[in-house]
Amino acid sequence: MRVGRELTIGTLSRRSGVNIETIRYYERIGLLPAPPRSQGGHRLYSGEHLERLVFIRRGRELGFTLDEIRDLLGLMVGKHTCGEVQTMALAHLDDIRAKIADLRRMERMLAATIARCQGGGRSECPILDALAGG
Amino acid sequence: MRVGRELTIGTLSRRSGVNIETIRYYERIGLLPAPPRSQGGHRLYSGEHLERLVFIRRGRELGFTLDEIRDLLGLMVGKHTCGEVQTMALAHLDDIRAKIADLRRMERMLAATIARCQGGGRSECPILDALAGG
DNA sequence: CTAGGACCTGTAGCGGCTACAGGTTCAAGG
DNA sequence: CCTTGAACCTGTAGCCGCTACAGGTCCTAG
Repeated sequence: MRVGRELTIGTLSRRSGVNIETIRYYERIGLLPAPPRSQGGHRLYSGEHLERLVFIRRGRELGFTLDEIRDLLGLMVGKHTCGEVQTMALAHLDDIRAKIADLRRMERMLAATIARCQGGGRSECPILDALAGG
Repeated sequence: MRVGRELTIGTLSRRSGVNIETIRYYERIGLLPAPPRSQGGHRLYSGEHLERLVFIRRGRELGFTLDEIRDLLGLMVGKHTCGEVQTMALAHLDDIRAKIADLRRMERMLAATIARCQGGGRSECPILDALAGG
């Protein structure tokens, strides 16, 4: 890895914060372009690969699926309409909010059930009862 | 399905609200005991199967994993300690709350990014910039 | 007796990785 | 120059919790 601007997969992994296996996986599914290779067959990445990979990682952190990220990357390359991007992002925001609502419902139900447990110290368990019974 | 108390898998599915394929999957992974069969090989379920399946479904609705549900079912059968059940439920509640916190973070970041988009109507897209750049 | 719905088994696929096994290459130290 | 051993390679299988087939058999109402 002497020098030049080329990065080995290990270096790319460290700089991008994306696991090596995951990088190869992204290549396999066509999300990250296959880089040139050394004579021995090792992958040699450029700064553009790094940028793209960071883009993917940030997208994942925001909860976009890989397919959505693929679309976003497509919009980056062509002349994007900002409106398209915004539409995708808003749809995704709705998804996230729906998931939050689901989890909050779970949280409420579970907390309520557990609370009943603390009230009475009897032998029957209200948590199991709630799951089994009514 | 003439009568008796035995349920075919279709009936069990309707009454439990669990998909037929999923019921067979639960049997395969040992979560729901294999029922007796008709002469022709069709599964014939009892009311206890139905109860157990409803228990599983409720557990899933509360976000427990199948392994956690397996444990809870184990606690139902033996002489359970209510404390054990409560401990599991509380741990699970923590998980749910952590997931909610994650999603809220995503929601905030995404909403903030989208908001910047609405402010300025220029050609560059702040959403893509945020993913790519800094 | 026939039609067609309900059931059967077995296998493969989803998303997004992760974890091997069993090999090759690279770069630094002696 | 040679050896070590870390880093890399390919390919495959596993994780979770289902879901969706394909290609059959069974059951029951008319």
